[in-house]
Amino acid sequence: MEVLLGLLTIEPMSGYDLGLTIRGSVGHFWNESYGQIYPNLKKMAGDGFVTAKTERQKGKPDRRIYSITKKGRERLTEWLAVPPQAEIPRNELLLKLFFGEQVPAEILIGYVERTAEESRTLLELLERGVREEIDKNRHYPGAPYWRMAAHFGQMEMKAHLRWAEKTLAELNKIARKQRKSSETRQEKRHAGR
Amino acid sequence: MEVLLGLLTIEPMSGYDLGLTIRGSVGHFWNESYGQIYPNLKKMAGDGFVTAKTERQKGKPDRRIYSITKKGRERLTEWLAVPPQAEIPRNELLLKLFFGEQVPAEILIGYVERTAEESRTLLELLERGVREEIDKNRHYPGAPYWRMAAHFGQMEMKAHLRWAEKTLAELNKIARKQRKSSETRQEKRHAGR
DNA sequence: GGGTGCATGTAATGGGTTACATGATTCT
DNA sequence: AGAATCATGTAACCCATTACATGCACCC
Repeated sequence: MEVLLGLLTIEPMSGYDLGLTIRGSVGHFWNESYGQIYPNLKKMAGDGFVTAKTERQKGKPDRRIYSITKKGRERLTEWLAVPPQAEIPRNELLLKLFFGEQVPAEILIGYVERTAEESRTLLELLERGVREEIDKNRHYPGAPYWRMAAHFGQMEMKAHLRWAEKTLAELNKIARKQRKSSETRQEKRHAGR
Repeated sequence: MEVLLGLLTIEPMSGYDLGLTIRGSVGHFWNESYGQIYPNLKKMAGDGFVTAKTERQKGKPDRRIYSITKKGRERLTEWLAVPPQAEIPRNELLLKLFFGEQVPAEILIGYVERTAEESRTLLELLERGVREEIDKNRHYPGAPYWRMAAHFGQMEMKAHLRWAEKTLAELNKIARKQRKSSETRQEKRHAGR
């Protein structure tokens, strides 16, 4: 809803462009699907927060270009003045790790390694993004804020990586123990025959 | 859904207890409301994942105590074997910061300070929790995994705190600039009279 | 007397994703 | 020939929170 207004302050865009822009900018901490974008744009046009004009293209389908209105800007600043409420995040990795006792440690090791890799790629992407994307329009007054948001992601990813390292060490210790105890079980079975 | 199964492996509980236990353990990374818990328990009883027996109490309402079945345990380990998929988190603070240009920096400073405070209290809570709650049942085989999950939260909160410090410094710089430019605007207005 | 805790449950409501439909062009 | 990109939109569906209903007991 308000993401759309916010992005339209940068420049008028179509719903399709908004989807792409979201993925390429705020996508790391805020996502909207097209099933959300198009109906919301329509609704906001009805409320007078945005205006739309259709642009013909050859070969390609028509585009509906949306622009934010004065009323829309007011709506945006109103929303910005409301203190953000901390959302309850849902972390499936942590939940599965929490019940990890029920499952061989090797499985958990795979999970942690995978998320570490994801953190690493996202970290690189953010670092590159800050340099390229944001430095490109360094003149834009919003750039410092973009950097702050990106910086948040960088610090978080670094924390995840450090955690993953520590956790992998612990999990490997457990996995070694599990292998050993399964070996002795096998020996006992051998001896029992 | 599966949180309930997981917690029921520790001990049989009522829906009400499950709600309390969730808040006190996995609540930092996974929440379920009662509007979710009660219907799910009923559904899982129908699927044979749990069994229920009613316990009378004097003065207080009856309790329905749920126990996990063998089928339920199988279901849980199956679920644990499915790699967790990274969810798209929604961070309202970052979104508002991203569009921060539209609003005086003082407002953003308040937001960041508030979240820093929240991080600090959660960090303390986690550190205490690890010492007390988890050390209390140190004998329980799940304890190491609980510690890993809690550790994740600790490292993340520390990262948030470091980020908040840096960001507050930057925001204060911007706020000072804004105050200065509003002063000069006032002076000009004076001079113009 | 009124608030709080215990305890279970349902219904309304809202938010969001996924899937589908359409149709031309361009790339492989 | 078939897949992918551009572009908009709707409908079905799922999941989750909130609000409401009930009722006893205990504490201030």
